[in-house]
Amino acid sequence: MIKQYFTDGLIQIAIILSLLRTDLNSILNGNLIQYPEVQEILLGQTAAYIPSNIHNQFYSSNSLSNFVHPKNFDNDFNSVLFRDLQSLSRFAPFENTDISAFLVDAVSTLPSSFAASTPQDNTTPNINSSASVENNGSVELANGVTEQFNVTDDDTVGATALSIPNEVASDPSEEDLDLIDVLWRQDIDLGVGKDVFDVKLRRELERDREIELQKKREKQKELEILRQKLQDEKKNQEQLWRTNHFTQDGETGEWVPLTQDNNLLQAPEDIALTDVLNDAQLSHLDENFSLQEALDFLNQEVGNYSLFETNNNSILPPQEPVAPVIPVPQAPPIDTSYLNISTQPEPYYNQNQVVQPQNVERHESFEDRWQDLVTLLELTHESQPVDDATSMNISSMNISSPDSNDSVLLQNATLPVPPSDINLTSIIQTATNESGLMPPSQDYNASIPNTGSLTNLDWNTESMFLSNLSTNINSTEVGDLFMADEDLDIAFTEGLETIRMLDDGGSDSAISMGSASPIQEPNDSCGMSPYDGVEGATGGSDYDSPTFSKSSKYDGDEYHFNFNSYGYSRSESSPSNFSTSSNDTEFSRPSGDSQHIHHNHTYPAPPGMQPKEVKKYMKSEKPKHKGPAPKDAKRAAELKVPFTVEEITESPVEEFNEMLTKYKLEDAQLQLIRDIRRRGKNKVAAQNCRKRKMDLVMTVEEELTQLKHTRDKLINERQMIDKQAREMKAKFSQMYQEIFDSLRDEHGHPYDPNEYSLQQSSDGDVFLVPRNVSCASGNSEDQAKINKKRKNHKK
DNA sequence: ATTCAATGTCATCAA
DNA sequence: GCTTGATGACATTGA
Repeated sequence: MIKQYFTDGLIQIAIILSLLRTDLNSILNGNLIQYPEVQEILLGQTAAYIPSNIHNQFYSSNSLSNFVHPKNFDNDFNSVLFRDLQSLSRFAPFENTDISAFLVDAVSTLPSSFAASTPQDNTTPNINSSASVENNGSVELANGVTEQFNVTDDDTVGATALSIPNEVASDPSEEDLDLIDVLWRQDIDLGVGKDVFDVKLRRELERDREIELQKKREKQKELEILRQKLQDEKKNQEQLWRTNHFTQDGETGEWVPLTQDNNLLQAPEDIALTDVLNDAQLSHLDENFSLQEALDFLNQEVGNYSLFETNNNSILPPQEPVAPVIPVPQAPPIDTSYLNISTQPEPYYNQNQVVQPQNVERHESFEDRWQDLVTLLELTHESQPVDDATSMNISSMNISSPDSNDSVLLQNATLPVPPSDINLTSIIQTATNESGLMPPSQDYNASIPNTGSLTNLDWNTESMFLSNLSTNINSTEVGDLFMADEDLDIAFTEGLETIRMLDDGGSDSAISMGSASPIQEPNDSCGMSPYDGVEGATGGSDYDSPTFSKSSKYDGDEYHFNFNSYGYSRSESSPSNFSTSSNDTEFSRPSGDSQHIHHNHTYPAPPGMQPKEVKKYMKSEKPKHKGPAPKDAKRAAELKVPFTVEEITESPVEEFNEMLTKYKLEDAQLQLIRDIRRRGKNKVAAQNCRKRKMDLVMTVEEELTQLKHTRDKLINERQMIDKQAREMKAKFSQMYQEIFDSLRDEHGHPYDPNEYSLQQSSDGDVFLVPRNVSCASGNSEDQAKINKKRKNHKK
């Protein structure tokens, strides 16, 4: 009698198990089970109750604080923005949840200890407060093969326990074993391995998997190191070749070819393209990314360039008349034998087992290169309509192809996607539309070892999406495209505010604007140090106003100065470097050409400068002569000062003092000389100061723009995640209801949902727990009230 | 005549 | 104490 009773119970449990294990995909349409919480509920690996993993992971201060620009000059200012951004992460997808069954505060010790308890172990302590498990107090489902119960005398007290450990506690009959086997086979047919039911076995498998993963990680690290070495070698070869075939102009920094062989020369754009391609190859050796794919990609993306592959794998735009550019040596063909290092895809990769965290490093370099390419091509795809989802999608797919290891898109292409899965394309499109580009994503499922037993979880769909949330933050370079007008206004307003703040900042704002900024400037002129004009220029600055050259309207004076430039040329050793044509050459040159020449003679135009502004700067080719500098010259002449203004101004202290001692000067003369010197110095200082301020303003505005863009993206992504969370909750409710409705007590009556609830531990065990004690913590009185019921399943 | 951007100058502080 | 650089404030200049 009892045996029959337990057999029935076992059947019911197994059926419920089957329901739980196999129906999820269809019930959830496959798209909701990708959340870690759901995963862990299903797999029972870790605590499923950790709230909102997603947001902790992607919206925590880690990701955002890492984004803080090191060049940040005003923490308060940006902290406001960051608070604003971070506030977006404060949403809880499970608030006001009406599902009480799945979010059990599971104590990890519960399943094992409980399941391992012997039938005699009636004194097993209450381990799980929420589940209020008593050995004979509740029904444990799953993870078991054999029955282990402890029947109390009174069934009305609900004293039936179904604890099913993997250790055989009692001898099952042949009949039972057959039944169990049948059920197993059923589950295995449905994709459930035996290990699912065996805690020990499962943990052993997990351990094995961890060890395996560890090995793979180490292997990957070695590969990464090797790749880095090869990159360095490549650079060295490049440099060596360059130095062998070219000589660098010490003054301009330009590379001048030693030979007239023009075939060796290549436009800078070509170099950049080649670089990008080489880098793409280099960065993704193990992803079967061929050069042809890169070419295809570039051909699709770059309409302006008709690319073809040359013998040495370089890319040239032959059909376009290349603008006269300063030749830049092309790197020799690099030994690409290393490309064979791992042309095979990593086994784990396609198996969706794990993705190494080292992707981050690799993806940075490629992302930089990619952004270089984007900048180089002037973001041609930015001109595409934002709402052109199809084209953008294609674009992003293409873009991601060179980076298949990092790109989830390509990876997804190899993965089984549940037929009724989440709308992948919509996510892709959305994410693409968000970013314009699909940046290489750090795969997310590295932390989620797939047991591979239950479902073909298409984790990457979600990880792609979620990882984009984080990585996009670092690739907001294309942000302006998607910025709403109102945000632009806001940005502008706040930019003005920033300026005001800067002005109010006092003299403490003397912040080096050097090349510390990782932000890629659209124009390299801003990438240089603002002091470059002072330290490295050879004169000819736009600011060299008092040149007193022939063109000067003060030329009529009797003064001709040897020191024609005292603008930015502080180096007294090269006074003859002054060139009135410097301005001409600089300003008449197309601005784009200066990109490859990190040698700026000019007062750099702000990167975002409009043509009108450039024109303004160009207008000032002829230095204006404002202020009393000529007056100084006149007055110096009147006082018969034996020095020129520029001699006075430019000379270093020692020389200046020597000058003064050489001549016997009157006090008036000395005073004038000192004034001239002070004014001259201060004039340059003021120029530098203004230049720095302008740079600072521009930088801040760019940062602001990027932050705005990031904020917008986060808002959109939050909305999407909210929506998905709502959908998931609804699905859970539905699933819960179905399961609960299918349960019957020993009398065949359904359970009252007001009195009972389903709860699941982290180990996957499902408990039917009376509600009134479900929240009690070890209260023996409450525990006594627990009605142990068996689950019946009539479906 | 007015406005505005660019530039120069002065005063002040800090190194 | 002097020099120099930085910078806010104001003045000047020219379009």
